[in-house]
Amino acid sequence: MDDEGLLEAFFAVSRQLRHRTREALEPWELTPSQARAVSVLSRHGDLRPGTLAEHLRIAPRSATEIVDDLQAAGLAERHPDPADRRAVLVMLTDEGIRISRNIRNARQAAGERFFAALSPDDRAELGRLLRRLREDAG
Amino acid sequence: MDDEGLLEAFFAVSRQLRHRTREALEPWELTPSQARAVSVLSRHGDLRPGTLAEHLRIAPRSATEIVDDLQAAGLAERHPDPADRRAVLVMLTDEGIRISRNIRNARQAAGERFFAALSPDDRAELGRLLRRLREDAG
DNA sequence: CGATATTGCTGAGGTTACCTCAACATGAGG
DNA sequence: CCTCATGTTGAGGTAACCTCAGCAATATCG
Repeated sequence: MDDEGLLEAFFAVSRQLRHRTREALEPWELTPSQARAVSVLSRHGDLRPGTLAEHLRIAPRSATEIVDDLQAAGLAERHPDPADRRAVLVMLTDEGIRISRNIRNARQAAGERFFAALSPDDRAELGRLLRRLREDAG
Repeated sequence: MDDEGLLEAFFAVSRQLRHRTREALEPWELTPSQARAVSVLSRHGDLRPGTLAEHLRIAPRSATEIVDDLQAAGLAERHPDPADRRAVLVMLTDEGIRISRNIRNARQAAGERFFAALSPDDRAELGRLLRRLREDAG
């Protein structure tokens, strides 16, 4: 397979994956990127929007948007950062904390289902390749 | 790495890849999906929009849009299908044919640059894994 | 042959997930 | 206190899809 084929395959699989993830998150009416943000917040605790953006590898402005969504869904809140009055801290609400575990499980299950086409060894291999691409080609 | 990590990594790499591809296509002012369509047309010859959609693995309606773009760029034309008057045939213009090779090269180069972080063996491995995901998990 | 179902395409309108650019407030250093 | 950097957000834009409904033409079946 040449590199153009690799390109095609990557796009195709990516689209499928997004579809599956969305389906898995339907019960909570969350989009994949909202779920990713909840996941990051539950792992790292309170974060500034800018830091959240870094973790998600998106532009700061895009994090604002996701925080808006989460806030509208009652899963997160904005509070002033006591250490810097320019800044804001995003924190999960009780509700957000409560369902973050469920979301995590659902995402994990969707991932498992999707990647079940691969053997455990192949999955590990894929993880290795992706990590390398993310680091070296980023 | 668990499957949630695989999910994250996939999304992150996918975003990077799209960025790179877009950059590589800038000289022609084509988006990645337009380039993909040109590529399919140059490989398969004239196609109906619906068939093009199948090749691109998107909804028929979305192919209409891409053909619109290609037509506006002077790279493709719509002609009535002599075999079925409901249908339309999309064909590349001379200009479209002329630059399809350049586009192919640019895409290939972008792919090579991106995937250069991996050894040839790793690339082959990645191709194998992606193909399996596309087939079994699709 | 005529009614009905099917097929092929596209208009209208929506969504997700980003982006840049510029404004604004606050903080930090000379 | 003046300037520069930092943190956030409003405004507005884009690509790449989607569904739903409608129209035209063809296929089918009694």
